[in-house]
Amino acid sequence: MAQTGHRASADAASSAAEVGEAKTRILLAAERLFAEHGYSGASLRSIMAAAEVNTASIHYYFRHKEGLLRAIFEMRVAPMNEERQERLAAIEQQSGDGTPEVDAVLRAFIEPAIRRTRAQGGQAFNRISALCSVDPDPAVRQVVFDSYDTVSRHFTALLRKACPHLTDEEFYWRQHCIYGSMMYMRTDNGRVAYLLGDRGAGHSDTALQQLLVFLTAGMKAPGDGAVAGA
Amino acid sequence: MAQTGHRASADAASSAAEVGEAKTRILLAAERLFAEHGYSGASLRSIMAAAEVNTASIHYYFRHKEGLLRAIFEMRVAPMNEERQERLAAIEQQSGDGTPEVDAVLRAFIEPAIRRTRAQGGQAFNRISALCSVDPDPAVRQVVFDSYDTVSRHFTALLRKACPHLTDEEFYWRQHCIYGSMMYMRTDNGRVAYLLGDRGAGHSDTALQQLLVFLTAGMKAPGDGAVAGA
DNA sequence: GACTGATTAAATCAAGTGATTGATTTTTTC
DNA sequence: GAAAAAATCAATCACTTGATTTAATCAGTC
Repeated sequence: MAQTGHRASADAASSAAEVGEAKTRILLAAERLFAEHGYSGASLRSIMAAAEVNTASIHYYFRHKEGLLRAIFEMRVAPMNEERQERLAAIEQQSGDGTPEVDAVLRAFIEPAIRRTRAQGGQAFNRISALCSVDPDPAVRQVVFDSYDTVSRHFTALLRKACPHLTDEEFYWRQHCIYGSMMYMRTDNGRVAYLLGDRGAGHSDTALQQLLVFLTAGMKAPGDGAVAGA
Repeated sequence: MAQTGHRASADAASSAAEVGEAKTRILLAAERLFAEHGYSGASLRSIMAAAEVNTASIHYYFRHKEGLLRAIFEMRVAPMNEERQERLAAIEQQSGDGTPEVDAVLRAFIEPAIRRTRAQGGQAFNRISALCSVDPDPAVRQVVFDSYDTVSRHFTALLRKACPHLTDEEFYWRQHCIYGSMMYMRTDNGRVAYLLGDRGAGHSDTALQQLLVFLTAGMKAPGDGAVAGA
């Protein structure tokens, strides 16, 4: 009776049903393992084992491995995109034809992402997102791309309007810094922590706060004014 | 006669000898393929094929795949570390007990890396370094770590001295931004370029320049002063 | 109580992985 | 020019990968 394992109808199924059906179990297990070992590093077999389902189930529900990844992204990104869009739209409306505030735009884009770190599975997905955004496999990056593209363009456009002091080229490179900073913070495998000793432990609001301060200052820094046409 | 291929003693060997011996050929081919497909994404077979050597050669010269990666890092990082150390030491000596300039410290650390993008194979290695620094496999990250650790600690210590206005926690998180920005810029798979259209084409000094401006402003931004003990 | 469509199970495929072997060739050294 | 060392070769090992196939099971409905 105390045995877990096959014939999962009474015991295992009940505790599993709390989490969800097989499909949900797969999604959650995959999310955890992708976060831990990366997309290519986590095999379907390991995922199936963790989800306690048969090897064929994944192809039944998601067709292929990439479909599984896509499903994870859709599950997590959709609500975040909604929040981002709302906040960006609010800023847009508020600023009208004027130049919006840099830090407001940044916060509208970043906060919804970092905040979700605390949600159930949020930390795992944050890491997946970060890892996949620099994955060497174009197909993987495409998944990230498809998920974020629309809102990212909105964000970029608004941020551009908030930075009239920069040329396009300057703006371009500084955006690298934004994405890089976000990406690195979401990845976090403890390298910086090591270099500094264990003084930087309190992952929480401070991370978001410092990220925003840093990026705002970086974007607000005056440009050469002599680089390109503007 | 015009055939390339096996029995590589006359033709192929001569043109290969210009590049170097088999060992060097392997290193260069591996560097290119690691940069393109990542460490785990590039198989030894594909590397061997590109280097036109036998499958066993790699184990003969480098023992295992990780040994090959290590060799690449040693080949590229050693001279860069030397330059970084010299420049950091120069700043240290110059500033004495006072607080060094933030942008000088940053430049001493970053310029030697970015500059090498233009050198032979530099672009490839830059990408390898960036990818491996966030690789999910701890063994891969360890290679990066071992290569950069000593100098990174030196850099961190000096930068810390240049930022007395920050608490440890603030400094910690802002360092994330530095590494992230560098990492993302060195990775570059064209995501930002797409979002902005093709206006940001001129990869060159502007990248370094904007990176430095951005990071300097970010580090110099005042801290709360109310976060931790300082 | 059989039928139907959805789900799960077990077994297996073809391809690719890093690594190793033992023999052979090439180069060096005396 | 023989002995020793360095380098190269073809063949293969044991294993993992994503994907597929075929058969069994289950619910719900008429």
